[in-house]
Amino acid sequence: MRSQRLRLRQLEALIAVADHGSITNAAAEMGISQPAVSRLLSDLTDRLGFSLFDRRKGQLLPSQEVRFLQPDIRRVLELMRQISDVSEDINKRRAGHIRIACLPGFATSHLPDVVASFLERRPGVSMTIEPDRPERILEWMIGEQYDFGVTDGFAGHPAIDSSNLQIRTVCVFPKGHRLAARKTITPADIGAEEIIHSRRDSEFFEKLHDAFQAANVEFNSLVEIRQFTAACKLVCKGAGIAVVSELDAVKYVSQGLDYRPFRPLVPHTLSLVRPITQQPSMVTLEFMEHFANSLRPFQLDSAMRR
Amino acid sequence: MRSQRLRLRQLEALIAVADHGSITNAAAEMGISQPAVSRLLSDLTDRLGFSLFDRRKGQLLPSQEVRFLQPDIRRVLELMRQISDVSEDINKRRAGHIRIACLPGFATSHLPDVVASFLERRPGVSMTIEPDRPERILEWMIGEQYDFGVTDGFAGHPAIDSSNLQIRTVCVFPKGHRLAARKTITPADIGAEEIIHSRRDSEFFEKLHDAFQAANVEFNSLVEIRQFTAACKLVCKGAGIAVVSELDAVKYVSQGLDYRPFRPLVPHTLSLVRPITQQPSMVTLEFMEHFANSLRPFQLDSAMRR
DNA sequence: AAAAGTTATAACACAACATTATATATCTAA
DNA sequence: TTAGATATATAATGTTGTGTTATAACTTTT
Repeated sequence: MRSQRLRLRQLEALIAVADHGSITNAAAEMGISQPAVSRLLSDLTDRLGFSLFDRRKGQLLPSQEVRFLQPDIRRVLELMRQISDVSEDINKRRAGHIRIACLPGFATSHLPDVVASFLERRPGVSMTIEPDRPERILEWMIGEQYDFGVTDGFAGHPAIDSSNLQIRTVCVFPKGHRLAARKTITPADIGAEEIIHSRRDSEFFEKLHDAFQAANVEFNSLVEIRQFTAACKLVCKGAGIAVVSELDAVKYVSQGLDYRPFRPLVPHTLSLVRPITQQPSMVTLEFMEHFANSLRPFQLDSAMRR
Repeated sequence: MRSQRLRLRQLEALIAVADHGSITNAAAEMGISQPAVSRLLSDLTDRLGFSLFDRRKGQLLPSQEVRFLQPDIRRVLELMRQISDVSEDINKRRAGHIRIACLPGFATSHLPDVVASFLERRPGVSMTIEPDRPERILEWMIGEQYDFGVTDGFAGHPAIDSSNLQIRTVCVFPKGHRLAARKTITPADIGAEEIIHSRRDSEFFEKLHDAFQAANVEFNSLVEIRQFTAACKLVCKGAGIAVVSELDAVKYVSQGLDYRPFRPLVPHTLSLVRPITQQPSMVTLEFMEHFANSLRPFQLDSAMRR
């Protein structure tokens, strides 16, 4: 006559009675009728095969056997509640995990601000941030090791969904430099300067170099370096000048950097990428939007709108 | 339209599908029909509010949200199984906890053997053994801090259920002692010896002393000590002789002790006690029986039967 | 012994969970 | 692309779990 499966409701009733000393109180606590609890307990007794409570002066005290099982039972009920709560948080986009791959420059400059403001209102959300070279970022997207990536000059790949953003670029120089007198800066203005620039095989360098050629100005290379942030640091120290994304430039104003728009327009192309096959979690989608918004003030087309 | 409570069956279905890649396989694994699983999942989706699986080339892969919840869900299912298993063990008297209070002498001599043989076939059973003075043992029984106690000369108490056992006593002496020549030993035989004995205020000492007086033999006291085991140790070293329970005497035969029955019969009264109000667990009852059986060969009346 | 309170049982309603039968969607391969 | 195979969803229906109210039986208190 023993019921087949151990049921959660039975365990809930058991704990309620153990905690409140009588079936009547437990029923009130659970918000159901007394006979309902009575039956749950008698079913559970049949199922477990030993008596659950000893009656002593009108109080129901858990038997030794129940006391032995109680910790595990409470853990189950607690976990069920937790699963329920967390799924609620997931719906409110307040819980989840996001795995982000990005260029090293981003990991130290723009991303931390965006991540911090995102996490601030989402206590249950955690992240993995992995900075690495662009080729590796693409591998990770293809392998679905990460949910979201930030890279530059992305050429396209069948397994990767991407959106490209054109970021405004500026010419950066130390504060008080003679270039500060100009409103915009052209190749002709900096022909005399020594330039810190990105890798020669990069898309951005090529476009920049073309602009100099078109203006018939010699490109005076001083340092070739991968990251815009590192270039800014060097410029701060007075090593030379550079043309970098405004995104990076603004972070160094407080460290003695100044900048002016560069003409002609030579935008820096940022690519937001994600695995195309995998459905992103809702919180990831929300983060991607949050991130894209954070870049909007620095986008080329936004300057035209405003 | 969302169902009220998070159901265990829904979580089982979720994990089964996650583990087997399709609803059909999961249903086979769970031993139910495919539409049943299909419905469990659609109910769960309504309940949780986010999609559970992404379909990719015919495989159902858990969504990011589900992956995030999976560890907790698995823990719940595992715990439920464990509760079921443990309750099964409890029924077979293979799981539980027994709290035992006993005299210090017992904790080091007889009890370990009994406990070891009891636990050997009951892998899930654990014990607490607390050796202390008789008065403290009684306090613990009254306060229901312990399930079972072994003491001596217990006078009775309304909150304590007890059974008294008469244990045979023997006269112990070092191997090769002149007393070894006798078949039984009387007060007259040991009037010349120095005696190691239990406390003067103990019931046993009183009975022993009476026997000497009745035989008109002087009681030649050397050492007064609480425990029979300690007395045996001293006798081994040749310090003197003693009259102790046969239970303790047998443990020291391998350490150079020899013994003969003592006449007149002066049994040592052992009391097995337990809290009267509290229903003992089934495994405790079984242990109490096991323990009582272990004493039977040393009981006075058993000698008469055989 | 009566009163008050607690628990068990009975009869019944509804939701959860299972079934089978069948329609629809998806994948694989010609 | 279609055809066939496979997987999933939906519908109709039965069984079991979970709740109800009414009431009997039992405990504890007075």
